[in-house]
Amino acid sequence: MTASYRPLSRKDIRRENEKLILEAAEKVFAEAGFGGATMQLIADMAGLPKANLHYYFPTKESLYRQVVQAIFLDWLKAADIFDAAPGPVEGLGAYIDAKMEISRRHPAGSKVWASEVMHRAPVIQDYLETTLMEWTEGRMDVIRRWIAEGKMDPVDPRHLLYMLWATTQHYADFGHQIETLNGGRPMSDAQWVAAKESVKSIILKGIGARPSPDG
Amino acid sequence: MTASYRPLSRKDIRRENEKLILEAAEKVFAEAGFGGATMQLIADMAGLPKANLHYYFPTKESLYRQVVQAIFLDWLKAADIFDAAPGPVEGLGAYIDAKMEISRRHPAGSKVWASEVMHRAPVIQDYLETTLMEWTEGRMDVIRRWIAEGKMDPVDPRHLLYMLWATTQHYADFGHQIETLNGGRPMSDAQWVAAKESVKSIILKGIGARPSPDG
DNA sequence: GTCTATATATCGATAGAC
DNA sequence: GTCTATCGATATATAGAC
Repeated sequence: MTASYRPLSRKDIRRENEKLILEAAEKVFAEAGFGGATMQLIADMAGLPKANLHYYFPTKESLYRQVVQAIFLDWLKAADIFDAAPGPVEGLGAYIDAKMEISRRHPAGSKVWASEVMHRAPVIQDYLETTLMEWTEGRMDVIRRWIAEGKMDPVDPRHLLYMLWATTQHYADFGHQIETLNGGRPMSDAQWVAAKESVKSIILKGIGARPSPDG
Repeated sequence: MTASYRPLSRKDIRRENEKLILEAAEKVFAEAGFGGATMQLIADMAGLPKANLHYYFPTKESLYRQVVQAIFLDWLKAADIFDAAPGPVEGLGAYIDAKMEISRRHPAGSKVWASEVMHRAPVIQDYLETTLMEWTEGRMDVIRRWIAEGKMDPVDPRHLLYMLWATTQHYADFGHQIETLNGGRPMSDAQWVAAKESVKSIILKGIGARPSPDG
């Protein structure tokens, strides 16, 4: 493999350092909360002097805001699968799988979001009122359509969505409790498979989801 | 009504002030997290000078620990209903009702617990490893017995418990998000009834719970 | 048991040399 | 773009008069 040794441009340096800082910040904010996190700890974890953080992100809050925004966008993307599906078995099943996988691979992000919402969303309230509201209304329409088409029981679509969010995110947000109850060991691959199957099985049966005719 | 005007003893004063402080602390810790909470804010909310907090609770952490302990004991008590029930319809139904009612009446406590667990339980890890572990094992045994008796499908009892916790506590921990998606209005009485019914209906049907013969 | 004043530590943020 | 030194604000915690 031949690599080009073009020196890093200012833009490259900026992008790389911002990435380092954002990754470290997500972990620290998840572990300690906004108030408990310190710029010093984030700097240490990113391997940079504290002053450099303020060079790239003017304030602690602006850094935090970018962390939360990134998480929110990831979640919205993971839900595209919802609309294209022919029915609840495929749509909700794939959505549960996708959200469980985020909880497994990206637990810190889920925790930062949970903490932000628990504290009454001081930084991203505007996202709740606009993007999340519109997304939720759209997905409730999809569920209502499935109900009208006889593909599932007439459940309240709002509380079904809450149950999906709660159940899948629980494996990230309460991962430490789950690990403790698992004898102090992280969930194994097989246990994650069992968790996904349990969640999908109970919820899909609970809403009377019927497989699509051409499934 | 005749009241006895015995002057308050030192013990009475202590009990009353500790109660004032603990109630204020629970709210402040829930709203701001441990790191974001300040002794000054707790003192203001309790109507006492800040120095008095340190008279009753030597450190911020000792005050926080008592808040978390109180919540944990409340939750354990709310689950007594589990064992006496003849089957999952009565037992899990009543447990869901009880936990939803706690989420409604006592949301701050649920948030403090969630925050503590999300931050890897720095203060109450011993409770997770002893009391919660034993409680969980006992309740899984109950569920296994119901399965053996043919009263419900052979679901994984551990993931069923996680689903119960996640779904019910979501209405407290993410109450702000739910309120925002409800047009900025808190859930009405009727909406709480609908939420409880949705959760019970989906989960009980999802695990194939069959009513007891003499129910 | 109460309260004002203050000690001590630490945080976010910045100045300024390199 | 980097880094040391430091400012100013604010936090926990305590001392000591009442």
